[in-house]
Amino acid sequence: MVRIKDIAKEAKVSEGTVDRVLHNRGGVSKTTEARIKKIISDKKFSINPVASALAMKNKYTITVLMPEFSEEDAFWKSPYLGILKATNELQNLGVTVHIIHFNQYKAQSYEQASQKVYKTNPTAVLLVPLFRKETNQFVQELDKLDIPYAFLNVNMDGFNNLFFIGQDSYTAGYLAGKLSALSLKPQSKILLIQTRDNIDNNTTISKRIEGFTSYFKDVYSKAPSIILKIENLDDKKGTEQSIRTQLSNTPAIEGIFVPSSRASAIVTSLPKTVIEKLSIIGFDTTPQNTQCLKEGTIPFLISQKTFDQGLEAIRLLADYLTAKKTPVKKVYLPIDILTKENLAYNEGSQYHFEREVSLS
Amino acid sequence: MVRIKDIAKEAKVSEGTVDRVLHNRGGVSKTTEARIKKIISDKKFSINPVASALAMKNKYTITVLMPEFSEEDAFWKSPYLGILKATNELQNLGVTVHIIHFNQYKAQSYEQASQKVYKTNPTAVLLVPLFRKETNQFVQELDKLDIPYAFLNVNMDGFNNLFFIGQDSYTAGYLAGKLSALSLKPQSKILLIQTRDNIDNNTTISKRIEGFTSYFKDVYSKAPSIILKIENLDDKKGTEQSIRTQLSNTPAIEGIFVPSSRASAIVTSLPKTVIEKLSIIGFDTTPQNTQCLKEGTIPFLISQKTFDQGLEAIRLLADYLTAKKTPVKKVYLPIDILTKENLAYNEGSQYHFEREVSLS
DNA sequence: ACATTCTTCGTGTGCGCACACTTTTTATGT
DNA sequence: ACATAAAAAGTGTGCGCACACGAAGAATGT
Repeated sequence: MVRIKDIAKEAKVSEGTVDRVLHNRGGVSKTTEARIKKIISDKKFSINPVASALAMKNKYTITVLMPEFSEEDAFWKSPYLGILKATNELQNLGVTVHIIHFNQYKAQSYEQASQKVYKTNPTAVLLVPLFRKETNQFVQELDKLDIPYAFLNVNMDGFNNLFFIGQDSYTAGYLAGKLSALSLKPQSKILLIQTRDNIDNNTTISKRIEGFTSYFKDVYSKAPSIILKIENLDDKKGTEQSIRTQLSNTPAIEGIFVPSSRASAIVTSLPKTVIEKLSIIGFDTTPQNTQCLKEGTIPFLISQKTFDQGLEAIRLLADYLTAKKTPVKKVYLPIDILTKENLAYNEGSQYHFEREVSLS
Repeated sequence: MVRIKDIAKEAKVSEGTVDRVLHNRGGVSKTTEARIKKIISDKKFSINPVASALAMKNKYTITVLMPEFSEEDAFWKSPYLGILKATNELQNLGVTVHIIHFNQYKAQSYEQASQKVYKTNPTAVLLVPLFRKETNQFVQELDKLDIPYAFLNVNMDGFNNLFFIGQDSYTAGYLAGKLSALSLKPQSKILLIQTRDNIDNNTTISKRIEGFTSYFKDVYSKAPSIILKIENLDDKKGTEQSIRTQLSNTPAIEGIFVPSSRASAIVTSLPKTVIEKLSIIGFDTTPQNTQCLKEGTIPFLISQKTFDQGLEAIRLLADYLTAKKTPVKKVYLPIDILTKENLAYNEGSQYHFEREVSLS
């Protein structure tokens, strides 16, 4: 192990001088700086993050800007837990994490929350960029202040973000197409459920749809699906009505594709006798969805591994801050296929962590 | 943050005394020990692993006993890389990792390697217990020396191991049954390939077979499969011969289940025209298997996530040693379903790590 | 009564680094 | 030539913990 002391002795300077070049503090003549830098790279020295963390005591602050969650709308709970786990791991390494929530349906809430970020004096920011215009503004300020930032779960191109971590939605949709086709006859039709908020601003969902239809184009050279627009999935009566109409219009429909995380809403809107004849494919392991998986009303779910998204995002940012490790630009986590059988094992790490924190 | 100093002040003793009870060094009267312990749990104090690591400088040594690997037989490369990644993470935390390889087909090699373990003076041991008798002997000595140990990938009951990390083979087999059934007609038959070394000592494979047949019993109330014993899968001519005979004897066979990691050997033994009509399900992402997945000759593979097994195993052991966090007895990693579409993303973390280490 | 051993506890140093403070060296102005 | 400022480099302290060492008191033996 090479220490600062060793570098200093070799360069015939004091440890303080080596420290100055390591942190670009200035006040070192060009000649000695060059000499020290050469020795550092020759000896492959790198700062011992453990000793560094001990000496600095909370130098780094990561602030997270993400949607809030509730019992009924629990999608963002899972990344939150992942972030919490990473926070626990890193608290001794001098990394503090602040979390600021916003209402995912209101751009104004997002904007207000983003203003609170500054008050935490962040060294780096992790955010879910749900609104383009507001993100643009926020991120410009971050760029100006030289605060690095990364995108979680939702990607948005054209920014100077350190990385994006999430899923390749197109491929996930493509895979959903394959899974649908698997349990259906070639001539079957599939109903694609679109809700209002899918249509414009949510790129994740539109890319899933794109991938889904591409699969059928690639394999069967045809569009497989009939698109049904449903305004409000929480209105069970209306939902049932719409779907029943569609089913009687087109008897060839044997499957339903739900590109959002609300597949369970379809299941609970329809009577069992109808559901039994349909193969429903959806996304994400919300409690309601996993319940359907267990009951057998949904054969497959595709998971985004949002717990790991949160966990890894913070780990990567911390690595970047403490050890100057630059991550890859796009971190795509596995596209998990969940069934009744493998469900229990897929959420293992989140489950264990939840137990752990609830005990204390 | 609570420090030893704070505990000491509260208990009106010196830091040294607190240190003694923290490490069970003895030499503390029962009354003060109880008092200190109470304060520790009241204030929820736990040792700062960062400061601890700095002060101790390589106190912990984890020795790994695992099979060697080669280009052709690369199964154990992936857990090896996972272990390496964990080693990199932990080197500054005072944890050193030694790896000792053995020939997985020779009990004697295993025994010899296990003897070498002692020379590394391990604080904890991670091993792949492939041979029962030899494991029994080895582990008895570890128990005597009070060295904790954990099992990787292969489980063996009846021992005092800290934990087992791997896959629930029964459920993985069960899921394989479901996936097979999915692409087959109900009346189809499936060929189950058994090789010699599957038969007796390999519990992983026999449990997979058990789960597989259970699925068909549960759903169709019948045994689905015809068992074919093949001595040597590397003998392509012989393999082809055996399978062809079986196929003409039982034309209803439309699928092949390979409970080992050698599914690709079946694919390469048979001509394309034969393969096309068969649905082959296998395990593990060896380079040969993933190649078949990409080509489309195998529709599904079930992954054990061996990279994560190695990575998590070392992390858990290190957590146990440095922070006294006792892990759960059985750590089951996700049972991943791999297809052509999601393959690329499933091996992401291993891929990135491999690139990283090859650059330096 | 005193020496000896054992039990119980306090003290001091260093791990590698960050950073404030101080000192020495060099450049600049008159 | 000298004073002064600016640049360059050295010194010291503390982060929280582990562990060796030593000190004080109690128990035991002669």
